[in-house]
Amino acid sequence: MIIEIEDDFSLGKMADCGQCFRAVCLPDGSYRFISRENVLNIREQAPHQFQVSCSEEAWEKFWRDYFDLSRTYSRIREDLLMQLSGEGETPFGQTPRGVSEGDAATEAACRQDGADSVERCMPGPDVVSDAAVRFLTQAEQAGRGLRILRQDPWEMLITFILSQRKNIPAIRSAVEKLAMLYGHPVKEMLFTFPSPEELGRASEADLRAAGLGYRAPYVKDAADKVLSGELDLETLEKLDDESLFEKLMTVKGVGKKVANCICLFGFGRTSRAPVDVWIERAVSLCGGVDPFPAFGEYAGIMQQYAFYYMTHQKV
DNA sequence: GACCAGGTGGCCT
DNA sequence: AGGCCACATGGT
Repeated sequence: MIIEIEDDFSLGKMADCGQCFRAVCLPDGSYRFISRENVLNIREQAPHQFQVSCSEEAWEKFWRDYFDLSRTYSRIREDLLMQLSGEGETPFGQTPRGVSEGDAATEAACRQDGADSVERCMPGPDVVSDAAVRFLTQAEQAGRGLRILRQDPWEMLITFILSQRKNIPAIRSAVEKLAMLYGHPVKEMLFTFPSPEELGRASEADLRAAGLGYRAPYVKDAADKVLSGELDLETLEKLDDESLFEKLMTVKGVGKKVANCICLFGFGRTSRAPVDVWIERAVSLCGGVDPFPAFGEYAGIMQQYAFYYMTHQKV
């Protein structure tokens, strides 16, 4: 079947941007994505034309949502650039200023992790510094084509617990190993990411043997909390961004950065902008002030452009 | 064979 | 509240 996609849609970038770890480019130039029980082969056969291996029903019911196709990223980029050029005086998702200092909505939009002061979101003359404008403009160009994939929350929970102090290739192999050991086959030599029940069968010692190292008890705790119902991933969907973030932080081994990644990549919360070592470098290139929260509802999308830029270009 | 990786929890002031 | 540091393993 052929799908037409006019909007931003770079398979290469999405498969290699550090948000999904199981997508691969096959020898024939097509890409294979896997999520839950679904496997998709997709190839760009002409500009904006994609050949997909699934049925129309599977595309509409699953993959359209997975690729976040209800959002128009070209439009979002325009908005982001407009804010960069200073035309958008009011950052997304924030109420106009000068009303009242302690405005709850503004404060909520500013808080990325509950610890940061409102201070740095309170825009001075320039919400985003000149250095930041230059950097973010470059980043948007480099990252054009990316989308925030709507991945399985459980898989994101475990994957980003695994991710700490690993590079992307190492995360890939760790996830693949878990799938091989505890998932079930969907095709030959291709395994699902293990469900909470499947992964729950592994003891902490088993997980250490699988190479998780000090993260083994963290993964165990996550599986325990999900299996006991203490962490109900379906219910979490209904929570607002901040409550979701706080709830995720109750899992051992889930700190600010990992919780924000789960919010962004597992729950589609595009206001969350995780700060890792790469983004810290980006922040210093921007003059030392984290520019992402100022993008409000789309902070996570701008962050993803910056992350891609940092990990793929020499800056 | 160093060096570093999409960090975090625990301990210390 | 904020600054160190150990932590296990694998890729480059």
